[in-house]
Amino acid sequence: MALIVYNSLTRKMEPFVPLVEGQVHMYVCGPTVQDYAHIGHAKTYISFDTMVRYFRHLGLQVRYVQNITDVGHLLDSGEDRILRGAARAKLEPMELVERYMRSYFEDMDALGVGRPDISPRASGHIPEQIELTKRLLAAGHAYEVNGSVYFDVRSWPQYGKLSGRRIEEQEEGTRVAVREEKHYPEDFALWKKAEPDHILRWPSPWGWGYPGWHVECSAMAAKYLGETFDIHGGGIENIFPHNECEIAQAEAAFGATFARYWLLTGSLTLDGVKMSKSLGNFVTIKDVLKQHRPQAVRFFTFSSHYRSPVDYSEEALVAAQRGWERLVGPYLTVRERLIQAGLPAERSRTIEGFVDETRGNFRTAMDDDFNAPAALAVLFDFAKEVNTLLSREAPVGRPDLESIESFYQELVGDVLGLLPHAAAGSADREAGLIRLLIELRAEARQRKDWALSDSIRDRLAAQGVSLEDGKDGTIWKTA
RNA sequence: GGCGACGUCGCCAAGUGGCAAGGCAAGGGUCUGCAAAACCCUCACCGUGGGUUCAAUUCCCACCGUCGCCUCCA
Repeated sequence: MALIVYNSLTRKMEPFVPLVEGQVHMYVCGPTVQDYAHIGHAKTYISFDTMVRYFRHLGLQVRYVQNITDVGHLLDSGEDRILRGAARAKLEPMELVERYMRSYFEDMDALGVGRPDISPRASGHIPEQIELTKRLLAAGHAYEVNGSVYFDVRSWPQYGKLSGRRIEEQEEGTRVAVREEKHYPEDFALWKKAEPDHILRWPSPWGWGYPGWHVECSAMAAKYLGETFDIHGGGIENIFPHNECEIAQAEAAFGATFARYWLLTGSLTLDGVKMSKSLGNFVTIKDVLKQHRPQAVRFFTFSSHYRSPVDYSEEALVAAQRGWERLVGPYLTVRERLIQAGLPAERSRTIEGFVDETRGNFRTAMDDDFNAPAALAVLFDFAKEVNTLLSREAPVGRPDLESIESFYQELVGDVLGLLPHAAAGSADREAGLIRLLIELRAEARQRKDWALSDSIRDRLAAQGVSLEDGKDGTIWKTA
């Protein structure tokens, strides 16, 4: 395994060596399902999806767990985000959660983000969270006050090891509003007592209440991946306090290393400012997909490294769309060529060699902390070579076309998820009809009936199908 | 105020101690009935000032600027 990753825990590039050879256990912080997912979520989850795809490409077995936060996420006012949303929409809290969770999966499906192997919900793991809290109490790392339980940060000297913060430094901070019942400002809630109007509540050894936000990740990761597992992912903005608290809880409770590698993605900004709930400046995935194809969003994500901050703009997405078209162009052409009969049957040594070389370069790029932009550059070089090859006089043989096609399917398709979805069912019929029109147009062109041939092309264009005439016939593409 | 990241062509962006990938845009050309696509050519000395070195965009220091976190957020 030549894969190197940047581990935020050690702040170094490190060879990635799974705990169990051949297996990757990976946990990524999922969304709080209280609103529609935005383009920042898209960046994060496309990035991790691509890591999973790449691991599988390398032949590793992956268990990918991503939680759904549907309880416990409080506003600074002390209000529960889910409850507030539900009250506003006049819905049951779980009705609200269900709505946005479905919407989230819809969006991810549309973006070609593979479903996690397990999508545990916080509300479905209350006993596990209570159990973890009990352990921490027993170990002396937590205390109970008035039916709430807090983690005792001062009992855990390693608190701050991920984010590089020393708790003493925070004391000068202007804003930490000391909650009366906490022993220390940095202590955080493991379990909160439910006030009378708080209807999301469960019974516990400390009375009716609900779990704090951070516990769910520690409890669920441990349950499905073990007390020690390989990768913990998430957005960099959650490094403190969320990720820091996760580590503290889990390691204090289990006495074992929590995640071994921390891979955190850079934030996405909109016009230079981070998109966030509180600022209300967010663009939803659904809105973006009304204007752009999902592959353009993925391409946009890959155009910078996953750890870099990225600024989103309409122009950037248009550029991504163009780039994507260029990248995928040769594949579409090759696919059309393969339909034709009478292709030469010879195999060319040089093409085989070039395909293998490119695959190697692609892996070198991805092995370097999933350097997708560098991987794209490799693929662009390949695309250019293929284009040159296809525009030569001598027709390319079937075996060569097939190896180009499968190269694309393997890397551009399976790993990066950038190929158009395969035609199936009624799409086959549509393709047949378009080819029929192309044939009729070819006959018109033979007769130099430019009026008819241009009319066919224009009217297809109006339907979102563009035609490109080449040496060996006409290629069609959909918008 | 504290912690962290970053500043590379008009825009996006990779990268290395030894003369800087790729994409978008732009200009010129080839091909084409036209168009589109494709192909060829052109297009940067890497924020500023010091230092280390035979040699720095790449290492160190300072400064300027941008962004993230420290409060909910992927």
